[in-house]
This record gives sequence, C-alpha cells and structure tokens, in this order.
Amino acid sequence: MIAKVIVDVPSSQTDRLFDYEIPAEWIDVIQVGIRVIVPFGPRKIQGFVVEIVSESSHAKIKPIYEVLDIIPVLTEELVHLGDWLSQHTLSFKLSAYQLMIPAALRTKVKKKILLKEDLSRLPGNIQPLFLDTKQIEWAKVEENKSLLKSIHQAVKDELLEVDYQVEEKGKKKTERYVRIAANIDRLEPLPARAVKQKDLLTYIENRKQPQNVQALLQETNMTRQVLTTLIKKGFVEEFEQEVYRDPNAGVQYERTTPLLLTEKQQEVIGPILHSLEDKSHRSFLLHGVTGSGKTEVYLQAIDKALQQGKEAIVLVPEIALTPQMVQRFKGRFGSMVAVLHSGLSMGEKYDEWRKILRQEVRVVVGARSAIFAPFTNIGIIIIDEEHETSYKQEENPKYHARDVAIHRGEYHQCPVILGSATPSLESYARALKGVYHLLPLKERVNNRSMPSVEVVDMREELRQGNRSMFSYSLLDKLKDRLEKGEQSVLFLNRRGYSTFVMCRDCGYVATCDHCDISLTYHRTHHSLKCHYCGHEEKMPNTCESCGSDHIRFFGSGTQKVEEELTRVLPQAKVIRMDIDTTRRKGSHEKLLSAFGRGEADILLGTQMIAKGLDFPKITLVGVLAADSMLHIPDFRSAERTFQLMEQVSGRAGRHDLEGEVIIQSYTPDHYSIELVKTHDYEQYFQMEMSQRKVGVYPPYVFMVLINISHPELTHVIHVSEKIVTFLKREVSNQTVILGPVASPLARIKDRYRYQCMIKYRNESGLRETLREIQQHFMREINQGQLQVSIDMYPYLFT
DNA sequence: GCACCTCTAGCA
DNA sequence: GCTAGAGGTGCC
Repeated sequence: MIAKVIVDVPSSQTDRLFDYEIPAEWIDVIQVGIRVIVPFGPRKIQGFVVEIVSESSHAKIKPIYEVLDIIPVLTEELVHLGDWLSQHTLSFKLSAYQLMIPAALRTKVKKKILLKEDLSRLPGNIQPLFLDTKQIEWAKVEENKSLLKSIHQAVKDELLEVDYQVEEKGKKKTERYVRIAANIDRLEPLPARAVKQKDLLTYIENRKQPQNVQALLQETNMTRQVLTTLIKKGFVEEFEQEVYRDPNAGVQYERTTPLLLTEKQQEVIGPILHSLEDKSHRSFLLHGVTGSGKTEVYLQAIDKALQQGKEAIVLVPEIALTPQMVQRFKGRFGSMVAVLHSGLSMGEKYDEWRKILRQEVRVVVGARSAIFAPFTNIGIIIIDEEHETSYKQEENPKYHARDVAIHRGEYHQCPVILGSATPSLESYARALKGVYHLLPLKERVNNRSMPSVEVVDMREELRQGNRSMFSYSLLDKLKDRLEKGEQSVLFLNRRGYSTFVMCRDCGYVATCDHCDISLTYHRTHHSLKCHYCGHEEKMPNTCESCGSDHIRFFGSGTQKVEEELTRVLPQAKVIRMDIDTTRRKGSHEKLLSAFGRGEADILLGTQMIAKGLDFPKITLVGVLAADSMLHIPDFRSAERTFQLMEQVSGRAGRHDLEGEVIIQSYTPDHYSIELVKTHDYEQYFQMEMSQRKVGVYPPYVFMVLINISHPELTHVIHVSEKIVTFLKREVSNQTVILGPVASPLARIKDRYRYQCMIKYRNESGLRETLREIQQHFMREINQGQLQVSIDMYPYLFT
C-alpha cells in the first residue's frame, strides 16, 4: 500500500503529494490524517498522510520511517478541508494542516550525531566531544569549520552516524498516582505497630480508584515516607497517569437551566430547530440588537443538537472570550465544553484540543481557529459577533472563519448561525438576497429600551473654551453617577490615537528608522517604541531636528485619560483596562470582576471592554473620541465606527436601570455616528451600501489585495508594475486593477511596501492567474528578499 | 528547508 | 589539479 504524504517543508516546490510505501506491519496503523516521519532526500522529516492508495506512478518509493500518532490528528473531513482551504487562500497545503493542529504537536526535527564505533578510532580533534556521551547535537559543532570537516569524514568512514530525532514541542502532563498492588493478598500482613502504614493502606483500599499522590498525602495528612514504605513493601504501586491541565481548576460553574424564550426568541429559533430536524445545511443571519438574548437562542439550539447526539462549535471573538461568556456555556453544558483561546498556555490548548479529538467533549467554545475542531458529527456551528474582524486571519493561510464555517456546515449538513447586532455589510446584503436566512430579533428581553444616545460636538466644546478631553455634558453625567453610586464605562479607541512625540517648536515627530511610522511613547520605560518592528530607543531630551528642549509626547492614551480623570474627579475610583494592565494572565478577569463587585466607579478601557460586559449598575457609557478611526484610509472605516459605537452603547442599561450614552465626536454629522442615536441599523445599512456602490467596494465587488515588499524601492516598483501589467492582460475588462501604489505603511522593518488591488465580480480564472504570479516570482521569493503576499479576502490595507 | 550537485574563481 | 564558495535543484 502507498501513503500520499504532505511533507513538512513550507515551499512551493514541495507543496504537493509525495508517495511512500507503507511497511506491512503498519498496514492497520497508518490511516489518513496521521502524522508520520518519512525519509526526504538524505534527512528525515515529518509529514501528514492525506491519502492511501494501492499503487504509485512513481518508480522509486521509500518506506515510511515512523508513525507519530495512534488517533489521526486530522479527520478525513479536515484533510479535505485543508485541501480546499489551501486552494481558496492560495497557501501551502502544509500551512493549512498546521493550522488545524495545536502548536504543541508541531514537531521540530533535531539533527544529532551518534557515535557508532569505539571512541579511540575517531580522529583526535573530535574525540573530546564524545568523552561522556554517545550522541551530540549538530548545532554544537555547526560553527566550527574544521570540526565539521572531520565529522563529515568520520560519517563517511562509518565511525559516526547522522540521526534525525523528532521532538514534539508539547508534552502530555502526567501526575503520580498510587493504587493497591495486584498481588496484595499474597503478602504478609503489616505488623501491628505500623499504625500509620495500615491507616494509609486502608484509606487507599476504601477509595477503590487510583489516588493522586499529592492529593492523597494532603487529605490524609501523612508524610511521603509512609507511602514510600508501602510502595517498597509492595502493598501499593506507584505509576504516572496523564492528566489534563485545567486552566479553570477549582472554578465552580453554577448550573443553569434553559430560560423560557420570549415570543420573539421563539420565532427566530424555529427555523434553526427546523434545519436541525431536517439535517439540512442552511446559513442563518441572526440580527439581534444588544441585549436581545441571542446567547439563550444559541444555548437552546445547541441543546437540541446535543440531544440528537451531535456536536457544536461556537466561535466568539478573542476579546469577547471572557469568563462571563465561558461561564454561560459551562453553566449549561458542564464538562461537555472545551474552551480554546489565546489566553491558554500551549499545554492547556493541547489538552483542550485532545478532549475534542478523543470525543470527551461535545461543545467547543473558542476563537477563530476553533472552527477546525476535530469533531466528526457536527450538528450546529455558531459564529457570534459575525462582523468582527478577528475572524479573519492576517497571516497565511489568510482565511475567514465564516467561509470555513459554511464549508463545514455544508459537509455536515447542519445549520450555521451568524449572529450580530450590527452585521457586516457583506452578510446583511447576502441575507437580503436570500443567500442567508435572515432572523431579526429587534427587541431587548423584558422590553427594556435601548439606551439614549447623545452625540457631543467637540468642535463646539472647543469654541466654548473646553480644552479638556471630557465634554461638559460627559463630566456632568459622570459626577451624577458618582453621586448615585452607579457605574460608568469610558471607552477610548486607541487606533490612530497612540502617544507620539512631537517638538513644540518645529513640529518634528519622532519616527522609526526602519518603518515609516511615528514612535509611541512608553511611560513604563520612559522610552520610544515602534509598534511594527519593536525598535526601542530612549526618550530624547532635545529635538533631533532643531535642538529645542520643548519636546513632548502627545496623544491620548488610556494612561493620560486616567491622569486627567483623577484630576477632575479625584473622588472617583477608576479601573483602567488596556494592553498594559491586562498583560498578565488572568488580570483581565480580575479587573472585570473587581468592577463587577462595585470596587470602582469608572471602568476606562480600549476595544477590549466593548464586548461582553454585562453589569447591572452600568448606566453611563462615554466614548471619548468616536471618530478616531473614521479617517483611517479603509473603505470599512465607517462600518467599523458604527459597529463599535453600537457595541459600546450596548453596555449601558442592560438591567433594571436605564442606560445613557455620550459620544464625543469632531464629525457628529457623519451617518456612522449620527445613526447610533436612533440605533437604526437598516438606515445605516442603506447609507453605507450607497457609499460602497459609488466607490465600487464590497459587497458590490470582490476584492483581492496583493502586497509586494523588498528592501530596495526601485525593485518593489519594478515587480509591482510587472504584476499589474500581467494582471491587466489576463483578466476580463469588467475587472478593475488598481495600483501599483505605495502601501499606507510604505516601509516596515526596512522593507519598502507596494500594493495593488483587484476588484471583480466574475473572474473564474483568477485563482489560476494569481497562482501564476506566485510561480513566476517563486525563485526570487525563495532565495531573496522579495515578498509577494496575496489576500483573497482583505480586511487590512496597511 | 536542506543536502547534495555543479560550476567557477583562485592558487600552486 | 585541487579546493572553497556560490548558485541551482530535487526531495517520493
């Protein structure tokens, strides 16, 4: 039998199947989706078995060298999905498969040198290396040219051997356990005076199950010595048992039961349940305003799928994967839930993933990559906050989780639910066209009203002499909440609002030497840092350009807001949440729960507080600079502004108290800000669609973004122009090719960046054409400095 | 991605 | 004639 293998070499020349013979003894072991070690040229590397056939068209075939898995890490479905994904995103098949397995399983092959003959037969200069070991790492001798030469010769003389050893990054965690020995009856009973040993033995015997050593000693208050003696005498056996790392160890989840659905909720869950009963694939767009009870609809739909003996995948944006959200799923489905997000360590992720693979759980709640959960019988897929950009991966393979979800939904013939209060234009347009089934949920549960929104014109404030970052109205309301003992949330959108350093005399702005971007001031180190390449330098005392010492940092980071807040409202207790205060693991939860317990009056934060926050005492939400991202050169900037404003205002008044929202803006008349006042998504949608139509943007067209970068500007331009010329010749005249132009970020890490864009409606051969471009520059990309990146579904245009 | 191959410059 | 280094290519 022949196994077709994708080898672990990320290059376009190896992005195809290689045939290997399956040794007779492994015929039953080697299956599709398993990882193997195969000889590849003179070395041995890892590979994924993606197909098993009886014959090969290739003349000389080597046998598989080693098997790495017992249970395939990829299901047959995932193997096909990976193939589809690589075609879809123009990436390597290998990268697609790597995406589907946890990082802990990614292996590194280490090159080692083994001593084969007697030490004395080796040349003198390499003998010292093997004095007390039979193998050394290649890396140890790589630097030393003369050693290397002798080693090569010794390998030829068969004194030494080169070996490739596979090292898995992640380890299964084990703990020590003890159990009663099998032959205990045949042992002489313990002497009467061995009281402690007897007690401990009885304790273990009564427990029936193997006991965790650490827990056992703690529970019985015995010393390790007593146990060791028992082991020595043969009464109990000690052994290692694999355990799961539990990031939520000790956390108790309060069990919840299904709530009675409102009439509106019943209306939307109907078609979903129907699709479940039919076992047919349909995509639903659940358009539910904030606080309309979408999650309860999800929970009950999942419950139905579980009753049918099926599994469920729930995707949540990374920053919304808060303990509050996890709580709701664990509370309903208990230990049937696995959670996957970036906050877990590599080992924890590996453990959660293994629970899925071994079918020990049936629900997975996770961020983007959880869409590849290795379930085999999926009954429902849910993408919450479907408009979120975090569902798009910006590295290769540049995929969108929504597309993968629908693809898997078709395969499993199960419903896919896209839920959002502010659907993406693409999805809403598809729903109106009938591609998705639209499920509107327009009322908040218990008929709570949407919060009232006031938009404050900050230009007007300035005219009235208010130079602070808080408008009079916002300050008044903050004071009011403080008096009433209610809570407020202040939201600052950091994008385009970082703290840059400028000279007040000549206007010089400190920029990175390697990137075309201004440096950001970091207070903790009193330094300037580049967000793109990590370059860090000391905060200057004088201006580099004019020598003036009037050099200051500008901009409104959360730290600055906090400072001003304590100045104008000294009595207020403030919790600040941003990248700096939440860097440590678990600090995110700590801060949130402190706020939930009422330990602070004001929660000040960035993007990360826009979601999932649900506390009864929040009655005021303030947005400090609504338009900070409206002017980013991206056709979706208005869409993002509206979505964010709606999202943020949804944090207020979710319970008995009425909510109020203050939005501060320099462009209060812009529709994306103005329409938040009435929470009118439909009108916003119409406005935005007409803008897209005029600008010829999605959803009216599809887009492709090609990014070209190289250390030499002239070369980037040359390649870019070549690509554009080629494209213009290949595509139909309906298709628009824009560019080449310099990217908004024209230089990063000393590489110049150009881009060109394709806008098309119908271009069946486009993928082929783009593949040809990749092929054409393959050589230069492989060996040189050139990078050509193609994004079939661009979300970032930097 | 890496090891091996071929080609060529540099030197005796 | 030999060797070190660069560039090219096949890997099943």
